Amino acid sequence: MSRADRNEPGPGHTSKPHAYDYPRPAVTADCAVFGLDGERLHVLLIQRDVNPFRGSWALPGGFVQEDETCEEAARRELAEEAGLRGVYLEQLYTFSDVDRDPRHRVITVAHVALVNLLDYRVAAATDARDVAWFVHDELPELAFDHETIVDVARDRIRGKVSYQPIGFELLPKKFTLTQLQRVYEIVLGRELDKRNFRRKALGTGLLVELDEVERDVAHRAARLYRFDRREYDKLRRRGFHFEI
Amino acid sequence: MSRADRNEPGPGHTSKPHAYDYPRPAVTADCAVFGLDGERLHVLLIQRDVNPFRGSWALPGGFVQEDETCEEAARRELAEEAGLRGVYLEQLYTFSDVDRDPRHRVITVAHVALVNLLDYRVAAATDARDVAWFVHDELPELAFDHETIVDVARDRIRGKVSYQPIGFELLPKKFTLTQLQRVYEIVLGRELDKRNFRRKALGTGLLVELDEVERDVAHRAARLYRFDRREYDKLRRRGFHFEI
DNA sequence: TTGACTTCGTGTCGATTCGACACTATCGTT
DNA sequence: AACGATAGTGTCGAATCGACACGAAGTCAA
Repeated sequence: MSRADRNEPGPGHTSKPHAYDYPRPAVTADCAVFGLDGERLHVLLIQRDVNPFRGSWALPGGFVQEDETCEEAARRELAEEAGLRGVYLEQLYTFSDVDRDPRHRVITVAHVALVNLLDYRVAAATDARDVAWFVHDELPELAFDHETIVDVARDRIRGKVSYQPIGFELLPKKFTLTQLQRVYEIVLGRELDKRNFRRKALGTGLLVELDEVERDVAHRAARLYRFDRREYDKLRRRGFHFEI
Repeated sequence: MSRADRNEPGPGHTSKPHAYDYPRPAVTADCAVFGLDGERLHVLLIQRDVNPFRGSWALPGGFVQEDETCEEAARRELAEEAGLRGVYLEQLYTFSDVDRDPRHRVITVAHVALVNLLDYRVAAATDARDVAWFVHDELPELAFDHETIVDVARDRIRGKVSYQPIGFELLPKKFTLTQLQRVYEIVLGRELDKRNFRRKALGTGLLVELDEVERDVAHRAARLYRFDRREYDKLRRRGFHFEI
């Protein structure tokens, strides 16, 4: 099959009567949103109220409109469906198996988002009753190929957390070193040594020690820190290699 | 603006009266193909023979058909347009800026491919006269946002080469350690120490020493090695961390 | 055949980073 | 005042790191 057979609108593509000689699949933007409550990773799911897979749980997402990029679509859907705004979000992978939607061709540009559940649990729950956080390793059956998407997203986060400071996205702005260590332990799936972790974390120079300690704990209160995003951006521009 | 207000494929789409309530953009699969001739990184470009950007150089690629995934489309286009088959190829990123195509909405799923130029230089040159390898840092003006795609692809390769064995894809099956070192130097953009590099490369256990030396060189011939893909796959499944 | 030329192939050492490991300090509670 | 819980802190041996130079092997030309 030659190029001319299947491609290109061609030079004659001028007048209104549109003779599309190329396929135009539907394109959606889906989000695997991970949230941490301090102990377990959760995934945000939405119960579908339309076919196909009506009643099934699925990742939030929807069609990419003509006037928005895929990322904008992903953010819009997160806001509309779950009330999430301003979260960390990156493109993950584009899934295009021919039969991933049983009815017609739908290509999805999947994204990963990270939020700290303590901030967002309420907002998401009140916005719509068919939205819920599920513990990451106890998900129900998901619509479409969304289980695959969650798996790929989980792998991405796990692989990235050690060399890019995305762990902070799962925490409140102010956090203790122990909380930060828990994030790494949960994402990496193994325990870390407390002293070694602190040595490395503080060694990055990206943590700002605050004049503040945690409140309302029934034991010695831990010092609070924040992530120095400005410093990180500066270092990154100079080809800096983050590592925990 | 509600979702229903913003949809519709556009005017005049008459055949098969379908009431699409979502946009259907065109989706293409493009490839940034990097080739190494032993000294410099090259990028495969194709001169466009249709509008828009007729006459400009662009990345090989084309529309994703109804019966193929994006990766299949990318491989098909590489075969059709450049005669490249069986190369290393991975999905890179999906570019969806609203105006990236001046005429209508086109979303492209960009891929990166790696080949060894000594094998492929001839095939690509004979297949079509509007195909050419350009030295990576001396590219002409490119159509669409393809310059951005090349930049992102280059960053991906550079970031990935140190912790995944993709450098081998730029070499012939049998190669010398000096050739391998050159690959890393070229991709990373800095010189490496010969003895340290050999220590690390052999230390991975992924290089098989062959009973063979290079031919037709005007000096002492170097030993040939091959990459042990089987061993790598085995180790990777056990959560192995490659590093050079 | 000899000498010049080019690239191959090899080891050490000091500095740094690594993981493993345990106890005292602090604060709230009862 | 005693208890319970977590915070916070340093060392040491092992492994890994980067820096560094020269004899061996082979080709080529005179």
